[in-house]
Amino acid sequence: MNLPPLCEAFVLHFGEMGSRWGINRTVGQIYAVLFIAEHPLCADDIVERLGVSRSNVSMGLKELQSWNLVRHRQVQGDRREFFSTPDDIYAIVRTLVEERKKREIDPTLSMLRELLMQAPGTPEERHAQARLRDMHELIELLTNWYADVQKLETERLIQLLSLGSKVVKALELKDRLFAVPGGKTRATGQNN
Amino acid sequence: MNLPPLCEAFVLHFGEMGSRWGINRTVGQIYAVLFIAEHPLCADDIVERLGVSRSNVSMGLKELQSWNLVRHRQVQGDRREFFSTPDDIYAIVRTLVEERKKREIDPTLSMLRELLMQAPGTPEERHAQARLRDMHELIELLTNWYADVQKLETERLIQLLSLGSKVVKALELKDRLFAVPGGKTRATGQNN
DNA sequence: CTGTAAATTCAGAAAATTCTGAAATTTGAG
DNA sequence: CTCAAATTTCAGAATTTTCTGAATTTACAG
Repeated sequence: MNLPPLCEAFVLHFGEMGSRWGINRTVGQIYAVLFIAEHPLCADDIVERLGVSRSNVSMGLKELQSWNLVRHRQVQGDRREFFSTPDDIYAIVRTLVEERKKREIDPTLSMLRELLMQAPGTPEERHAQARLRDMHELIELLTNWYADVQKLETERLIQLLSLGSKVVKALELKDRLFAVPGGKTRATGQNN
Repeated sequence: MNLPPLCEAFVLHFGEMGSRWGINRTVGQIYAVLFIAEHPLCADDIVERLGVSRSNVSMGLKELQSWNLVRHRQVQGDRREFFSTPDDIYAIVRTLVEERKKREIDPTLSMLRELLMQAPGTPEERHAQARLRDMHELIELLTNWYADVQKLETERLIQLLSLGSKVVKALELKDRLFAVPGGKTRATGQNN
């Protein structure tokens, strides 16, 4: 690996983590190299830095592009393609979540819905469906939360996340202020 | 695989998803079988249902136990061990997040902090550090949010998630109500 | 203690994934 | 069109991961 020590340490760790998340180590390393690069890199730059074969880099980049995680650009008067990652790390995370949702969460929700439609033939299946219903409900809660929160501009999103659970107190306060005598107001999805 | 069709479909899908998340397919299937089971199962029950070797099940259960994802129990007058998953799916997700954080996020944060302490030797390293700083900041934001929100009781957590981005509006309202003439109040971590 | 059922370990087999080099294809300048 | 640089493809090699059966260990009833 032909990188300054600091970069190498990051690239190695990132590759390792990638492989724990179902991403091939080399693909993770390619991403890491692009992420910390000062300028867009061409495939041969990556070959040089990681010391893997050209074809491996080609396949890795193809994979990363299919995830929308890297962009390629033509440089005027140069036939090569140059690759880079977005500067905005929030944009990167949004893409990552979006793609994983599309590939993993959505098919899982379909599967769960389909199995929940079936008439259970045995008590065993009936019980399994009850568990699947719990799982479906939880995944829906989380994906709906994400779908909603994902619409916020980054600055707002940061504000919201920074608050953490403090919003609960803020909402309690708000509820108290707007409490209608004779009618309970609760912090639910029905609220404004 | 010796399971009713509905259960088999779920177990297969779950194993498949597991393998996309860095979990061995069979371990995912073992978990799925336990998750939908009506009663705790012993290792041989799992062997029978999945049609894999006894030793494979033994290793898979060990793995799941190291993740705190299954519990085992002795049945009076029976030498075998019986395994199950918690009934509360929220508890399951909390464990899952906790364990992944411990194994993946925490080491990544350490790595980032360590590399950010180093004096950059080249402009290339200096730029890499800037990127690492962004990544560190984002991961801290997310983990702090989780650390905070994770303390809430499940019911409160559900309320919070159900609200989604609506809290932002609620907070704007609150801010407006408490706006001190002559001083701007913003919805940041400094609040409340 | 003895015998037996259950659980674990682990070396090697089997399977799956990743990687490479050679060949084929694409691209664009001249 | 021609040529050469860049890129992609893909069959098989290399590597890694997963799985199994046999041997070992553990646990406990009698």
